[in-house]
Amino acid sequence: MDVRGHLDLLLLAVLADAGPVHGYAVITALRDRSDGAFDVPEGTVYPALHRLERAGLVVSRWEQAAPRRRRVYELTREGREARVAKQSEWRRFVDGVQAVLGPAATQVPA
Amino acid sequence: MDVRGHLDLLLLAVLADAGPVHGYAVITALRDRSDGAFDVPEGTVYPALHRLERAGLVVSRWEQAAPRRRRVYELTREGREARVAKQSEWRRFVDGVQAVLGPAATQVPA
DNA sequence: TGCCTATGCCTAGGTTGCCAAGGTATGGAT
DNA sequence: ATCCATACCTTGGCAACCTAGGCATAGGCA
Repeated sequence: MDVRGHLDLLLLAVLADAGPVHGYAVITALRDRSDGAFDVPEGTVYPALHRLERAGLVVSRWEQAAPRRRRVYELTREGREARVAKQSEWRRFVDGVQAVLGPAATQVPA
Repeated sequence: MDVRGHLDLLLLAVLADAGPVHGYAVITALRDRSDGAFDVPEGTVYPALHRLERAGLVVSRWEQAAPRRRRVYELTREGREARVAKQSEWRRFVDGVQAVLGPAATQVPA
């Protein structure tokens, strides 16, 4: 499934919960946490992380000690704030769609 | 708020509930039903309706009797099926995002 | 030893969806 | 007479995303 304009929120959420994480681990985390629903290709995630860094929402550093060279990303303060903001926006978005779909489409989360 | 790749579902849902409807009324219905959240511009909706018609999900006819000339849209059988399918997809999408965001982000609909 | 897979990073290019910005025309209210 | 709401439409562009590649190392296996 594609991420439909909500990729930034997903990335920020993973980075917020998992702490400093490298790109490849973000991909596997998204796949695992979503039970396979979000199998986001590398060509989507890496440019997105670069975008977030240019926007000042994350910072990255190279980790040399690891078994392999890795670029590790971490949220900035702005990134944490953006995460909160985007999550509110997500909530409003879902509410809006639910409202259009009608009460019959409402779900109760498990 | 923009519709983030779920415009077709929203249009199909409005057409399914409201019966034969013209484009401008679709726009006002989306705005009203979503309590103002989805104020979708005409330049988005009209091409989208044409797309749905080319895809065979809706049919249109001109209504001459109305106070003004209007093109009225209606779902086809394929359109109704697509609505059901896209609604399931929407549900899976929401579940996926909620799973990534974590249990703390879960909401109970009103 | 050689090979294959998983890990881990990256970019170029094309497609698509959506929106901004414009245009046209009529009906009703002031 | 003028303005706003209604009602339709298209062109052009941007941003996001994916496809399709390329590069490199580590570890398992034959």
